[in-house]
Amino acid sequence: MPTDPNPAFANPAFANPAFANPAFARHDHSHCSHDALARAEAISAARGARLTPVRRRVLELLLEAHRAMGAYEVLERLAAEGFGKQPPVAYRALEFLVDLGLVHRINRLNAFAACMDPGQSHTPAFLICRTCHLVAETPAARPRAALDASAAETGFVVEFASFEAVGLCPTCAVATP
Amino acid sequence: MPTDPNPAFANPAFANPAFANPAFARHDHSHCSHDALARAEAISAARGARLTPVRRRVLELLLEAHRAMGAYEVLERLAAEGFGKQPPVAYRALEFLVDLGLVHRINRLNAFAACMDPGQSHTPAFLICRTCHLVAETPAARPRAALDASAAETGFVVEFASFEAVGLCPTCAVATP
DNA sequence: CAGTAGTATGTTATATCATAACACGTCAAG
DNA sequence: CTTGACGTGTTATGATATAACATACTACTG
Repeated sequence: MPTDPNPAFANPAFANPAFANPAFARHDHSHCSHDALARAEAISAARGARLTPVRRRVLELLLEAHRAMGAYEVLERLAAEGFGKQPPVAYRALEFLVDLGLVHRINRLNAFAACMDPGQSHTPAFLICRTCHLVAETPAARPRAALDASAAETGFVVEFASFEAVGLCPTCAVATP
Repeated sequence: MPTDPNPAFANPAFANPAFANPAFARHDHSHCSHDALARAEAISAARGARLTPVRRRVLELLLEAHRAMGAYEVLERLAAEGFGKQPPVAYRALEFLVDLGLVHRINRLNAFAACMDPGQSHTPAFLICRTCHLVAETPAARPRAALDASAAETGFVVEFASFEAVGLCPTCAVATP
């Protein structure tokens, strides 16, 4: 079993089964990465798109990080691994992955996070821990429905909505006042 | 009665009383600007803060625009009116107004929009028209409650949430397929 | 298998958004 | 009338993002 490079997961609170969200539960990243990559391949194929080495590697990086990463941070890693060194290399791969729904852009952070459940037609909400910076997705179907209703009262038609919450993850809520 | 410089309001659909949201209803901006400025003065005073000329002017600009403006766009206007010409001039005024809740930052747009209802403890959602770029606020208490509930299931404590929707405003929904 | 159209990757250069650090001015409190 | 807090302005730089173009890969077509 590979060791987990993310020190946040060393916190024993992650072992608590009460924390149902997989992103907050201690777990072996290699499993979720592997599964997500398999789904990514399938989704790409289904769309006639190619999950090339750069693109695949960017997705892997984000899956492993379990947090949002800036484009330039992604780029650094790519450059270190022999890919291109210029911003468009990272931005293009990220754009591709976002278009396929494999990665989400977190506007508040000007950063990108891997989608943990691609393929499902989901309206995700992002839960951003202000302490450890982990980013989790949570279903936003009901917030979305409520927003649609509120908007409809004014005649506005919502086509896309983003939900970004900042707060404390289970672990940090225990440790932080 | 001053003429309305925003061509979007020339559309007859704005006269339709069914469109309850004041931002989408045709109206005289000078009224809402005047009221909002009065409230802004009161809020500043109550906080022991000073609504200086630059700050006041930035708020006016945003109130009149009824849409989100980038910091550099605000800066241009300020410079043209004899205020400072460098970015911090605009960013500082905007930060001040955001801190007081008089202006909101729209992350998706890297831009700022005047709050139409400051002082109320409100969780606003932003409705951004992808065609005419008007930005309206709509109450987000229920989306927020739904999000809090969803987050709570995973043990996450939401401290701040932003809701940004892109779609079509009543006018553009009529005109656009 | 050669030609070619479309797609992908890489580059340079530049645009856009944002803040750090410092100088000077104003003004109320002591 | 000094002093300290705050506000405004500056220069300089950092951080994020895209335009435009050259080269190379892939897959289709004849």
